[in-house]
Amino acid sequence: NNDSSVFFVLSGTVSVLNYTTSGRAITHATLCSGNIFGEMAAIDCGPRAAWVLAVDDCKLLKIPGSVFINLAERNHKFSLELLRKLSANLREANDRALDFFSLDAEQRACLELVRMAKPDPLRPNSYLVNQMPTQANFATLIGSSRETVSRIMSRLKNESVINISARGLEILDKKQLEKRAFG
Amino acid sequence: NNDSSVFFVLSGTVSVLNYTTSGRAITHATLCSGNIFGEMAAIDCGPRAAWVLAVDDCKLLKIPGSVFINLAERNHKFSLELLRKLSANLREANDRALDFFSLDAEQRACLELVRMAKPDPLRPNSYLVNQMPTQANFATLIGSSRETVSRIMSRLKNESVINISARGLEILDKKQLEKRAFG
DNA sequence: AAAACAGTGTGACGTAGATCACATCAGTCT
DNA sequence: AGACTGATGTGATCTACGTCACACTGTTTT
Repeated sequence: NNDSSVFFVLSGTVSVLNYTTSGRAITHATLCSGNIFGEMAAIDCGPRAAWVLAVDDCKLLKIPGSVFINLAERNHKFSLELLRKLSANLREANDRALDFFSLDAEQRACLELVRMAKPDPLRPNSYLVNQMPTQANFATLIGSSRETVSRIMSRLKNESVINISARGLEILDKKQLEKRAFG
Repeated sequence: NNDSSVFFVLSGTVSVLNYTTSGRAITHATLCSGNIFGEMAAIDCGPRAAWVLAVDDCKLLKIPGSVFINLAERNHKFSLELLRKLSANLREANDRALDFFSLDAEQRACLELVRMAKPDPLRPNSYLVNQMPTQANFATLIGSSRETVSRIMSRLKNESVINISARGLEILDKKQLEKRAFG
């Protein structure tokens, strides 16, 4: 744990999360291939502040912290890129913190769905979440409980905002979803 | 607002905060002299994500974003220092997010008090918060309401954990305060 | 096919804490 | 002194949501 390696996700997906004292999980980020994690510990030599779980089969590249820092010191482009990345992460973290205060569970759920939505390759003007996590995992994304997520999804289904099919979660009414996410 | 200047706090103190749609404020950070803000927008050219309020009389140095970025590109030490700062901010933001989930209002209040506490220059082994904000402002720090803060403070006073005097907020029993902040 | 298990739906219940609505105090302005 | 303002203390309500409990489904294991 005194190791300050940085990891590069070559393939697969990992989740960065924490556990509360009562055992509930809070997911900070989900990283797919091309992203890195562990850079904070390398930069400030601080302790590891989160857990990282492999969501599926992953290939990771482990880079010693010192090598990483050297790279940042030598290479302007690299360090600037790194700054941009950290900056983006920080922005996101602050946004999330704000969301937790201003929005209720349904609003956060709708917001998260909107974020996860990708245009449907088959049907134009339609969106879907092809890799919808389980409700329990979704709950950790929005800081809620499995049961609450279940109730919200039921409601959204009843009111024809979303639909669950073999293809994943289809978003029938994106406008409505966005409307529910905010005031 | 399309201006990407970075500001350096020369003297005084500013608060970085956001408002929820319902009008409540959430304070992200309190910056005293020596700190900077606005660097995120300069780095990623993104929009300003927070408001900054002067807590008291301040002197600020305004640095054009381009100058700031140039400095980061040229100067290794500077960019590394910047990385460290962003990294620390990110760490803090994540910690805060986690606190909001795992801890209740009293725990967050106690934690915040412990963070604000400084050793009492007069009495050894004693701590105090010499510039205690109003309860309303304190509430925005811990993401709670003024009334709840009032009730918590009353309780802490009754149970001789803290004491309010002309010198500020005295922490009578730091151990107890820390104990209340966690499990 | 039985059993075991993971994911989900839904009722019942308890509670932290936001909100509303006052009362009580300093200060300070005229 | 009276009036006004800003900071507090404290009761009474109301509600979102976490938790417990259990039923139901589909899938994998033996």
